[in-house]
Amino acid sequence: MHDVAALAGVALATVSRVVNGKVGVSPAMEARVQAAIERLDYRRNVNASSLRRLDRKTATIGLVLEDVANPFMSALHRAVEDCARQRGMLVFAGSCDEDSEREQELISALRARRVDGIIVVPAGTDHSYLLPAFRLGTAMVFADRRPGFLDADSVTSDDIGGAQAAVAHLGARGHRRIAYIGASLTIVTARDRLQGYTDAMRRLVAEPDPSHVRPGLVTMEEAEHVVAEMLGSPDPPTAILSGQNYFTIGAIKALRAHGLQHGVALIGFDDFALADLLEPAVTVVAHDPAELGRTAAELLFRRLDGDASPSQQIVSPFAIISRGSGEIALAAR
Amino acid sequence: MHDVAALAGVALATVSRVVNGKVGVSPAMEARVQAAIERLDYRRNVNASSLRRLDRKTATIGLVLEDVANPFMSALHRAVEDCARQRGMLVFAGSCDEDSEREQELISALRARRVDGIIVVPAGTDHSYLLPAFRLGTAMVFADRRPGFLDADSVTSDDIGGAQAAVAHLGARGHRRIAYIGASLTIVTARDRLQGYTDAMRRLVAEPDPSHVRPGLVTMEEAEHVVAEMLGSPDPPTAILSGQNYFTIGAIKALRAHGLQHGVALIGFDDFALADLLEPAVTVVAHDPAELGRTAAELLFRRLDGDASPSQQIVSPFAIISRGSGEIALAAR
DNA sequence: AAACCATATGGTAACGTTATCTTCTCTGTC
DNA sequence: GACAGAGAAGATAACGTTACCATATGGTTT
Repeated sequence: MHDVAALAGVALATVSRVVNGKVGVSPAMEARVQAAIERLDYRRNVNASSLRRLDRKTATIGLVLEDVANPFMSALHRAVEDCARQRGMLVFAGSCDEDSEREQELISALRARRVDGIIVVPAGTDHSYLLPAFRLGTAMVFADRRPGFLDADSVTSDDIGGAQAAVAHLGARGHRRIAYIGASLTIVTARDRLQGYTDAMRRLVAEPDPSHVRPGLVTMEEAEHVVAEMLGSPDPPTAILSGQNYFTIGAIKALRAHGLQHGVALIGFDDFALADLLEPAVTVVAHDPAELGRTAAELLFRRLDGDASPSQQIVSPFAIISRGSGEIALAAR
Repeated sequence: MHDVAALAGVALATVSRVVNGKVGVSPAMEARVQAAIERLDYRRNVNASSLRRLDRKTATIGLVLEDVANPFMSALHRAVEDCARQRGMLVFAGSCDEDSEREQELISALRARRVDGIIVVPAGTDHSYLLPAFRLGTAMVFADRRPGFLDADSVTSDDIGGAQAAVAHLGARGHRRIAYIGASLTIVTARDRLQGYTDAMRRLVAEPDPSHVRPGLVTMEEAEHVVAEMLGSPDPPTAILSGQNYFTIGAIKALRAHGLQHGVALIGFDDFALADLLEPAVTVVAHDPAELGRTAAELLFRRLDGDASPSQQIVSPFAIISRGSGEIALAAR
């Protein structure tokens, strides 16, 4: 900036005015400064600028995901990016792999860079550690999963309702022995899905067989192994509800290995690419990650614009997409 | 920091020393300052710090992708993130959707935030506009695609070799009428793949039928439509080489619509999830996006550590993963 | 012609840090 | 007991900006 001012023969303040498009600069002067800016390939230092500016905004937001490479998360990421772009903001992205310590590290690193706001798909269950950050004015929105022990904005999916609907869907096709496989119960979505499953089973179907209820899974391979085990047991399930996209794939592999992909019904949580091209095509309880991301971003930006109303908990609806695997009826004996 | 100093009853400089783990602070003093830091939930402002520090590093890198939600790109993203994390760096991610103007905007925004380095999957063909940035010392590494008109580090895949090998693979199974579908030739990878295809066709198979060579595609739907058109023509191809993962899916849909998924051979560029679960399973020319990302990040960090040796062009090898669709032999007439 | 105003530009302090210089307080040595 | 030297802490300028105040210029009003 100093060099630009020298080259144009003006004061620093004038360059600043031109850079920020302020009124009260004569056209001749503006042209002169612009020429110098272009000649030197000058670009204002946003960090220094935000340091000095009264609003202290960095035009930067942070996004904490479970894994940037998970398709559900990256679709959410893209939606957030598009909203951010409209406002000229850049997005920091990070993965925490269901590790709450990593979640804290990431949020800490984002705060150290003075991001204007943070959208987080939380890994941990206790977010009271964010209370000071909140009071210091960092805007924060929780996406896909509610925060724990913290009153904050959130945009989540109706997981309980989705699981209930899936069980009802299977029950209506005659299934009584419906299994559930899902992630660790430290994840609130997994807890909700299990709860919806259990509720609906008791209400509409039958008390679930404990050996058919397997939360706490982590990898696709684990899911495959667990389903294989169930299928090999004396009283195998006739239908499976999978609580996560990767586990759905694992279940499909196990079913195929047993030649049962057309014999056992399957509904998976979260849609995934090519679900419609598999044989049978996979029925899913779908949540729209892009909508989740967009809504979270809009909520965040409203806060950045000064909205200080009470925290909002938005729950977006689910849809069961019937493709075949979930419509396999119980075989008559 | 001012508040911390006041609470601990010390000078700013001492707080700075503690925050930066500098030697020459008595243990008692350090404990006192740490206590104040924790009580106030103080976090040093990395932006202000980098402004003042002599190295002027922000511990931040930028990553410009085609689309953060494309699985190939997000796998690369994750690998970059993991490398960055080891060094305590945060990653800005952005999508440019094959739009070179957006590429320039993104890089400009990253530079304005004084990122230490940028990894870019370029959309444009002319990168001479980056020359000033280069001279001003922004480290930059091109990933997946070479830069145009700029001497810079790059980590790319052997696209020509991959396409040649794929054609040879199909030719060895008797195919003579092999089609190619791919992206716009403004993308260097698409250009290379087409060149490899053309070379190998002429050398090993036969002069390609012009109506079977269709670069310039953008969407999956377009690919599906183009393949459907070819299959309905009087002289349809007996094998297809697809230059991109989305186009491969489009081709599969068209083949299925014609009931030809077991009659026409198909090899796709870039591996994708569930390729092994489709029927037939899909043979691909695979490049490892994670390795691409890791190598690019390592190269970038070496530059940040002061390596000023001539620019490197790393080409990573490909692998043909035979799964079935590429091994369909020409039917005897 | 004096007074006033609006508009354009310049000068400077401050944002939250760190590098560097300075000051102070102990040691230990002869 | 005087003095050097090491070690710990404080004081302060500067990083690249912008907010704010001061000043200059030219034109209008009375």
